[in-house]
Amino acid sequence: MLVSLDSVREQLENNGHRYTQTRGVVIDAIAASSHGFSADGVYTSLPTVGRATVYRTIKLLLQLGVLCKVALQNGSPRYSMAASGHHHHVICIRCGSISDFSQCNLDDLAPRLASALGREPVGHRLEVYTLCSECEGSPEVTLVRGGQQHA
Amino acid sequence: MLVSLDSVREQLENNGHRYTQTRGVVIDAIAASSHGFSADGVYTSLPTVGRATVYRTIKLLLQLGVLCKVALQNGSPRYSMAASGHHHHVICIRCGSISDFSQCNLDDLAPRLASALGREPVGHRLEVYTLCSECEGSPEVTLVRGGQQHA
DNA sequence: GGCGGTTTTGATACCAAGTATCACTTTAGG
DNA sequence: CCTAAAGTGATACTTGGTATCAAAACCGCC
Repeated sequence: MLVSLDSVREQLENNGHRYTQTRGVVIDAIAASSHGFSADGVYTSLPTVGRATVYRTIKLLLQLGVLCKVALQNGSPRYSMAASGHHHHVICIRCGSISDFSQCNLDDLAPRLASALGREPVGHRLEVYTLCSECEGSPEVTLVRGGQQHA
Repeated sequence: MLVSLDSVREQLENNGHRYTQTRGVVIDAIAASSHGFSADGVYTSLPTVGRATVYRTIKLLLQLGVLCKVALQNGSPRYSMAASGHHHHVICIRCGSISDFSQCNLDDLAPRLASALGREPVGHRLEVYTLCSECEGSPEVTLVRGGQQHA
């Protein structure tokens, strides 16, 4: 687990939210599959937590910048724990696992966009699709709907 | 109107599809708002055409490469006529109008991604959000749900 | 530990975007 | 003009997510 649960708690509490038992359960589940999960996957994996609460918690964590929302190649939404700072996502087209990249030579993307457009971009979205190393060799089509990867 | 309707017809017929009366109606509507429209907007503007047909036609045109599907900043989907060749989209955060860019200095994006990732990307998605020149001065918030821009 | 105000929760209903089904209509071509 | 194939429309369904609202949990205070 790459993300400190305590820091998530701090994020919540520093912004006037409570770290409730229910949120703890949701956040644990999220942290356990931090490299790409679906809201519905979290919901179905947590029979004690209501659907609305799962979606509300995810929305809250998005607003706090704890999570990123990304799109698989087919457009279906996934979430992942956010790296700090500006970054983008590489998404496996087979298993949906998400990794970040930021320290690559795309650092000057934003200014180049600005000069290409003649106006300041207020935001952008860049997602790269590839086959992850684990999926590269495997012949099976294992794209999941639930949001878990690789068992 | 920037897109030849005849070429759309050719695209369809060269791929074993018919250019029916109904498709003609849908394609006319699309061509008339080619810089960003929603499926539902097309549907509600065409009382003679069924919902399923509108979505099916859009899907077909996507498959043929006649249309692109893009996401507004809030994630809601929009379509636009596709420029030929590899390109990306600039989307106004207020009115949702979509323009293309390709001949900018991002041409080397793909190879740079490849070397940054250590593996070949099989695709990517880049969308840039900005305020279009028409929206820049206007104080009104006019973000539409229907998909039309600027009257 | 109990009280009370605020926040959170869960059930439910709803919305948006899109797909599946299937009987019916168009269409192309002989 | 007839027929098979393609396309259409109504409807129901699915996925992803939000609104509502009463009930429950939470937190500070006494």
